[in-house]
Amino acid sequence: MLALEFIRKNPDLVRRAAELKGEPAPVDEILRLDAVWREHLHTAEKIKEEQNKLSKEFAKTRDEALKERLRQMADTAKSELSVAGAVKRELDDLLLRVPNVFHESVPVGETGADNVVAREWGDKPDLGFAARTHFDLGEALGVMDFERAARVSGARFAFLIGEGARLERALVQFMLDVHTREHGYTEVWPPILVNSASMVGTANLPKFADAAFKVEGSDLWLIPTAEVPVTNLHREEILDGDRLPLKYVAYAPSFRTEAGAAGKDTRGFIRLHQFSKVELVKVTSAETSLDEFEKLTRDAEDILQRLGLHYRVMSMCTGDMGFAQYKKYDLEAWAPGLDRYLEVSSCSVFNDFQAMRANIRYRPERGAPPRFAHTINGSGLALPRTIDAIMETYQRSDGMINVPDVLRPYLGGVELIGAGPPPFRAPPGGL
RNA sequence: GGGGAGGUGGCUGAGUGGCCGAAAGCACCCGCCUGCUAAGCGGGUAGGGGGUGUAAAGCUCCCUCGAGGGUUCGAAUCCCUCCCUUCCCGCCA
Repeated sequence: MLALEFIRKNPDLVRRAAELKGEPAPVDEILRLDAVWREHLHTAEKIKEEQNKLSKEFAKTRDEALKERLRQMADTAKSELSVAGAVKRELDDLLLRVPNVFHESVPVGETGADNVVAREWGDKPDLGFAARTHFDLGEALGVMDFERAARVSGARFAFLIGEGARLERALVQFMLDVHTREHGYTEVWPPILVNSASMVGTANLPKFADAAFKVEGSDLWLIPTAEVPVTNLHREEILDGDRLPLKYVAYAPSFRTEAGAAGKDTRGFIRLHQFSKVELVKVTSAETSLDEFEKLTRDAEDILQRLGLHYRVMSMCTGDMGFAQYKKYDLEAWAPGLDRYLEVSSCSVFNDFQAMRANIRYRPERGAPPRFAHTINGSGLALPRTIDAIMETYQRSDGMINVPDVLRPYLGGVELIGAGPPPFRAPPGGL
């Protein structure tokens, strides 16, 4: 969230940022409630001040007339405070609905078409034959199964089978190893269910409740990303400044309702209700956050480079970057079969927007007052689309798939997917 | 799920109605002392918010002892609800 004081002092800036992000921002209502809240609070505090003084006097004198007056003062103070509290709750709720401002380097624009290519790596591969899609290849090889997944769970679910499942596991191990051993991240295995306060902390609530799955009958949500539990790891804490930046990497499944995405990317292993992701999270200071953000993005890119996948880095425009982000890059890997780029990572810096919600602070030095931390996160990487890009990039004309060199040790030396016997036969007559 | 104990500052922990935003210890900071180090001596160190300052500082007030209510002139302390931790029993991968 933005600080109330910041909105008081920069209402026009906040309004303009929201407008460029295409988000509503109840700035006027906030300023109005702020004035009302402070008025009642001030009244209540003045009464309390007097009451506290007289109450001490009463302790000595035991004057019954004074007691009666104090009783009335307590009543008045309580009712004023209760009005102030109600207004403040309304105010706080509105504050949670004001979008973050953005960095000056963010391109101004409305849709994905206005995003800017920041850089590219590698080239589109020349396969020498007509590229097939990952779902075509995957089903033919028996390593992906969408029909059975639909029967077991529904649309937007998938089975990975045999070498497909093993490829996913290998990728997770590979990514975790690179990030922990070479990029200096600490591995975290987080809870997959989190409470509402945590969802508010990362700004998934209150605005985006319909994007996540809620557990019936309890205050728990299936995480839409490991960003939620890992960022909230330090909720309500004051960290030592000299411990920053904290760098975490977490593998976890992510769950999304994909509400509003009906009909989009319905085909293939692309937009699922459940998917795996290796997530990078940093908690750092204001001075270092933009630099750490760039480094985190490079850490995610490093995985794509080692896998030998052509990709580009998109600098997201104001209208496409999201409610909470201060700046955001998407990493898009090339998928030759689909003949388009797939978003395999989204890297964002939030400044203190999340930290204020989650109350994550740090002390710059001993004795100094605490300051809100800055949070950063990015996928490093999301599994399904990385698998898609690998399958489509490394496919052979016979429909089998070469395993990228760096993954071979993680697949027990397997160099070619599809060379062995298929995992199982389709039942007679199909499904 | 049932029963017991408990949640106090960066940490340990005392505090059962006003002298308590809080003893003591640890840690840390400043100063003194001191060949060096250690020890010793003195002082300091919670968070949030309002008002007043152009701002910083300062001054001042209010709130906060897990959270929310209640009793009371007055609550860390008494009562209720909830959350969490821990122990015993039950169940269980």
